[in-house]
Amino acid sequence: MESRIERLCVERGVKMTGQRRVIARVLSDTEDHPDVEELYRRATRLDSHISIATVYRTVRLFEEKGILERHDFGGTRARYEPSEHGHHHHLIDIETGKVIEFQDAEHEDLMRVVASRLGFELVSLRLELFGRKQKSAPRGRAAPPARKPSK
Amino acid sequence: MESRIERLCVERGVKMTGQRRVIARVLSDTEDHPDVEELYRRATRLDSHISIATVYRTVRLFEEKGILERHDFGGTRARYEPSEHGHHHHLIDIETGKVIEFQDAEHEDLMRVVASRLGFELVSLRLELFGRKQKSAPRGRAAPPARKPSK
DNA sequence: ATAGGTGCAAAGCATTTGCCGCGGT
DNA sequence: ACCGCGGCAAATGCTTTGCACCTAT
Repeated sequence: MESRIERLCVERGVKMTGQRRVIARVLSDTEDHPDVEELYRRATRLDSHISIATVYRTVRLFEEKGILERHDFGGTRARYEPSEHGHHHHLIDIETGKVIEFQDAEHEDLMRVVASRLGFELVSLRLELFGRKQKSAPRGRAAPPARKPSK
Repeated sequence: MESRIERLCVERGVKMTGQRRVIARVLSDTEDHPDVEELYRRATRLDSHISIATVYRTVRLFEEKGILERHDFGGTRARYEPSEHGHHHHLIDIETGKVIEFQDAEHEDLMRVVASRLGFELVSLRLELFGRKQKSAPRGRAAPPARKPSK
């Protein structure tokens, strides 16, 4: 069945192929912010005949078409999410690397004013918070996910 | 004479060498946000016996010591600035790559609240605006579009 | 004296690309 | 049929590192 992202691709005149369909499906099912490596892993799970070069090319194409957004959360590789999640910002858990999304309606307007005051027209902005979980209410400590220290 | 950054290094127990002194001086004179390549260029102008590997190592060391801040303004290489410029954010001119600094006092407090509401303790944040110069030039001398695509 | 810094070239990593056979429209 | 796509491996671009020498403390 045609995935959400695949529909978007067709609308925007992207030629669909087997590999792109698989990647589109993976992305449609995505709730997080995977990097290319992870997308590749998920894609090959559905169809093992996909090379990582294709994932790179596709992710790039989708980004140009405005279907995907690329982020750089301070780690070493770029991470992606479907654009259709609406405008929001990110809070990155510095211990686990997990990303939480949040919105702040007035923020953008405020920044538009700031930019304007400096003589600029605001085109886009990046707002990211880095924090760690509050230890205030220590409940059943679930095992903290191991995570390479970013380096 | 001992440069501002060199003094900082000594305070923080960084062993000073000829190369580090040169790099410290370059950084002390820095008003912009150069990348390693550019720092290397400036450093070798003062003393041609510095290798780019040393610049990379030094910049890394200084960052760990809190003397330098590393930024990634969307380009391909990391860019640096002395920490002692105080807290501020950046507006990047998407046509020229030039970076303008601005402050927004209440912003951080606001973000602390946002983080807290999500159950996180705010450690740091990144706020970057991307914009282009306003063309609505009031009268005569409208500055012609700059075309230098770098820093 | 000696722990640590430096230069050089090679290695590492994420990402891109050349070549060329193959597949979608 | 035709143009673009995908696989593979080689190339790239930034950054790190191994090794052998050198220097600040």
